[in-house]
Amino acid sequence: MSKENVIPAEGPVGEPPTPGKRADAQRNRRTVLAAAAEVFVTSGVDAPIRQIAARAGVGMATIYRHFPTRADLVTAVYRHQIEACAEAGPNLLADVDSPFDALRQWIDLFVDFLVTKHGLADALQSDSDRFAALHTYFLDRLLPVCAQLLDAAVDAGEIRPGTQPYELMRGIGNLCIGRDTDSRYDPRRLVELLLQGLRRP
Amino acid sequence: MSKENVIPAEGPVGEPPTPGKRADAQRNRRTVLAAAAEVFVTSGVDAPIRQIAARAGVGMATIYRHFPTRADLVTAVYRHQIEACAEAGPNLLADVDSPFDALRQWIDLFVDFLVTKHGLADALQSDSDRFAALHTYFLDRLLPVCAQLLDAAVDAGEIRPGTQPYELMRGIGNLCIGRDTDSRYDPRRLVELLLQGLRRP
DNA sequence: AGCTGAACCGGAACGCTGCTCCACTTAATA
DNA sequence: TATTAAGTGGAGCAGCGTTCCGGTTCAGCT
Repeated sequence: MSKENVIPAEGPVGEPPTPGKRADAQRNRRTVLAAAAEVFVTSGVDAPIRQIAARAGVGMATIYRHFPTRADLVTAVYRHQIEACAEAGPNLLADVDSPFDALRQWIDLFVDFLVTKHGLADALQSDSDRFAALHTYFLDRLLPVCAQLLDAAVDAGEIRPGTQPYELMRGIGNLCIGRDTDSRYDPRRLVELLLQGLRRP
Repeated sequence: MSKENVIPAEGPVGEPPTPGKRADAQRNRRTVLAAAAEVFVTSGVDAPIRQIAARAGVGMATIYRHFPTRADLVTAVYRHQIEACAEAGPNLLADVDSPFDALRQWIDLFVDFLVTKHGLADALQSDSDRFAALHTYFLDRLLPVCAQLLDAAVDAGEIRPGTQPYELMRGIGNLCIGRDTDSRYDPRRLVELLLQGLRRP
């Protein structure tokens, strides 16, 4: 049997697959991803590596080998949802009449994603460089989408020009920080306020 | 000599003083506060206790005894500036014609304060309960001021009603997170956007 | 001044964490 | 089956917060 047919079918979590790796390595990779996803729900994305390793039934080194930084692990766990969010942008722009409404709905998606993931927003804006790659991945994937929506709304004359997509995304991410522990705080209302501030006077 | 004249004059930092404590304890308290203020500038409010203790030339237990939680230490270091910010609110309301402008200027003060203190905004919104008392102190002191400014602006018909002072303060604090490490991000622009969103349509 | 006990102090020690290193195990090939 | 490179697990180290306790120093009293 030649080597290339050991490339597995796309798994349920953790794309991209790792072709050319040994079967046990690929199995472990998925086990770790599944365990991490479970632990993240209860303990947040800051959960101790030991805890994830214990849940997966592997050693810590296994996790570090597959995901050198914490950001790599978090990225892999949420890759699907980030992709879905990125792809929703152009679709909304095509389906919704007003570009501003498309932008608003897209931001709603983004906020929902951040808010439902325990501590993800915190990690995303963390000044610790432990999460630098996570930051980068979000930006690479979502910034162009945001920019496109923003441009369309500006072209349509619905919002004033001059807003930097990076700053907007970052601000929205910031507003989502700390929602978990505070029922009095709902970032959605403030995000809506921010969007209203964007409108042409 | 009776005991009450050992109450020292108000020191340069770290009110409230601790009357009835021993002289060496009060001296240490001030030394720690001065050291902490210095260390916070370079290493942020998350600086290791050991580092502050070393700079002050005292043991760690001394710091913990005077300031049981990190929040107590941070609060004591910045108490003056927080008080100044709180007192500026009513003054602005009296001096500035438009309550909305007063609100805006007050928020500018608040943002400047947060932005110039390395990591303070991060700490303020941290979900870790290590900073819970800091959160509480900020709220106790500044929330009424914010509410007063907000109400005045609503009464003057300059902004729409319905915004919760807590949510606004929290949002502004959130927007200030992570400014240190990112020159592309200036929270002031977004705060201004948020304020514009507040205006009556 | 000298005494005394309570207040105060310093740093060793403990537990938890991230991360690395290396002797051992196992899967893929010939 | 034999070979070997890839993969693995957990002990070990370093940094941090926090506590604990034997020693020290101050303040009031005689």
